[in-house]
Amino acid sequence: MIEDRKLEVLRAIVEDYVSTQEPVGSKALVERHNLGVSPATIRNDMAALEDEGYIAQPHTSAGRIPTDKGYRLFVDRLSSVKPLSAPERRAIQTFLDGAMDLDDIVSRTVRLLAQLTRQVAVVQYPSLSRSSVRHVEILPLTTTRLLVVLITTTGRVEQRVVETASETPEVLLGELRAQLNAATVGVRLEEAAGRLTDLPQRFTAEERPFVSAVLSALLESLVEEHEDRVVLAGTANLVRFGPDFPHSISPVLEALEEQMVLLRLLGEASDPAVLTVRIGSENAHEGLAGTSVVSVGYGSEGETLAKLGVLGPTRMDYPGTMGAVRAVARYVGKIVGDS
Amino acid sequence: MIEDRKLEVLRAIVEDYVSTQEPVGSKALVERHNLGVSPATIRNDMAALEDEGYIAQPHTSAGRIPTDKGYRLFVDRLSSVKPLSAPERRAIQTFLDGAMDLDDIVSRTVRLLAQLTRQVAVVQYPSLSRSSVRHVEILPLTTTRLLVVLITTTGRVEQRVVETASETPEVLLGELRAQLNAATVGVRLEEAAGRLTDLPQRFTAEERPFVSAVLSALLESLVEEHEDRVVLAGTANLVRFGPDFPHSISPVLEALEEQMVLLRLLGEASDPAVLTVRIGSENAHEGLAGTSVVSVGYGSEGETLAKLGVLGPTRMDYPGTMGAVRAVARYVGKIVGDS
DNA sequence: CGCTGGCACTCCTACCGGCGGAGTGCCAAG
DNA sequence: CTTGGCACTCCGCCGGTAGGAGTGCCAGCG
Repeated sequence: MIEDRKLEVLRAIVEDYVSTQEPVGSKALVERHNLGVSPATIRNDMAALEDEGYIAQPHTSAGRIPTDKGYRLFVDRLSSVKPLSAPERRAIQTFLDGAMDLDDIVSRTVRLLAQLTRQVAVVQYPSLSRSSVRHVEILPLTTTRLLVVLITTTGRVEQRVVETASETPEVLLGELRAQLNAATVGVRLEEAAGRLTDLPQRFTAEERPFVSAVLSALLESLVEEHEDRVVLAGTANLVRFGPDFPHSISPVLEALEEQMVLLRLLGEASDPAVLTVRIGSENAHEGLAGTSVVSVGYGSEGETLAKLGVLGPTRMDYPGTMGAVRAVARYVGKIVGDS
Repeated sequence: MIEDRKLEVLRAIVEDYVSTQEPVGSKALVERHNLGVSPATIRNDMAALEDEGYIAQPHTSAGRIPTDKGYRLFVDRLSSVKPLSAPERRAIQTFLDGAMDLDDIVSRTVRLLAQLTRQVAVVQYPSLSRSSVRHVEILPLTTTRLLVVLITTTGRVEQRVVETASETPEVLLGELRAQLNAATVGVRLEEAAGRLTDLPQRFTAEERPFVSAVLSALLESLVEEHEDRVVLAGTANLVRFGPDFPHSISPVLEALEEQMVLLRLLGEASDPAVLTVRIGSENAHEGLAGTSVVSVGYGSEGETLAKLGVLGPTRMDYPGTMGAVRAVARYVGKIVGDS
């Protein structure tokens, strides 16, 4: 079937281009892959592929390079996720075991991922939603400033500073602390907010302002799982993105400094449980035109706690990168689930 | 005096090289600066400066560029810190005011500094030593895992996870919590450790393991002011460090990902209160050979809480950068002091 | 003794033209 | 539909050249 061969040609082009970083021509193709046909035939197929927008040539009479559309077809239909090698698996294990602290887990993960893929790794802190409230603390910082601290069963600590109009009476503080803990301790974060709705009614009118100020801070802490922290590593790998340098690296660095951009990069996927690949212009962020993002959610027992991923040039090794991302996500999910 | 003029020539070379990024020759020098002598005279001075190691030529019959030693002399004796312009001062003010959260202050500061200097900014979180203990909390996470939380008057929260051999009795936990708070609340962090030395003796022998485990975690939190967090911004500015690209940018990016390196970069100065400049090879970290660091401590009332600084190419605008760093440090010091 | 103009020399950079190679598109034949 | 052939295009490399910037040295002058 001619259609089949055309796809085969596309796959060959992607693979060769990824490994050589140079436009690939018809002759080189037939030599490196044993397609049973002549260069001329390949040329016809290539012309067709170009018409359909899967490949392009940088200039006339040069080899072809895949377009974003070409990569898309490649990852969708022409490639399978490459499982990691045994030594790689072992590396993951030894590198991630021995981390206890949540911070430690995340920081090890991101460095591991960067090292494994030799690209830029991004890891989002596990969402709070899965965990429940361990303790709520309220402390006066200054006369008109309170610190509200939320501690979760995963050992995570969220804090908020609250401004009050006047000094908060010590008694009220104690009472409020007791009430809050009584209402929320042991409750899942997503449900905890609901348990607090009737709280203001248990206080007098003049106490209400304090109560609601503290309450809103606490609710923020509870709800704000989406404004999660994100860490990254491997920015030094950016230099290998290509020889076309300031043109390409600077906007990427800028984008990487924006928490929001990073979060959207990870977050935009429809189903978090499945490995997503966003290729070049699909990222809809100028400056990230030449980069692809491979991301997936991680968590335990089918529930996604957060996401992690890798950012690299569109001309990346998709099967390998996808394999690494998936493997790391699974392993981290297990670890997070245990603790 | 010929010596005076030689220094003048060195200053001119540094200034011209910094602004043009190109080796500067004798003719261009006399044109741009009105030294009252001829190019030939300058050439003699330049030859002398080169013999003394202050300048060098990339290749024969090219202009001169300053050496690290030349920059050193320049910052020590030939330049004065340039005060910021009025609009710049205003920018600092409007940018930093309106930050309340400590996190917010730090993150705004680092971005501001990066923007102002157009280089890479590094800011260390304020040290804890100045503040005192507000509250200590101990919570069981799992049966054999405790979370120890230290909250300070500056609103900072430190946490540690403690493993215990067996389950901790609820009563002991309450007692320990009470004792810890009684002993430390209101005490400065640096003194708090001292108040805890006799604590284990107040418990029975079988309680001791729990007590000392918790205690050591708490002491870590108290003492570990040096392992402070560091944030940075402006890495995109790295691309302007020079056209000699992978050779120069990659090791710098790697260094910047190492917390330890960053901390040492800021920390190595002798007197934290005074503006320090470390030039090129003075940084004693290969990969940072072509970069200089301008850093200074910040804090309130003469006490240094932490440091901040800027990292840029050795060919940076030292007076301007020093001015910006100093101004930002002063302003942040004020803000941190207020809160 | 220091400054100056002149001069020869070096070395880098940019520019140009030619060449080879890789690759293409097209066509006619199998 | 495939294939070999062929002419054409275009890039990248090479070597040589011209120009320019800058230097070092020297002899003369105040």
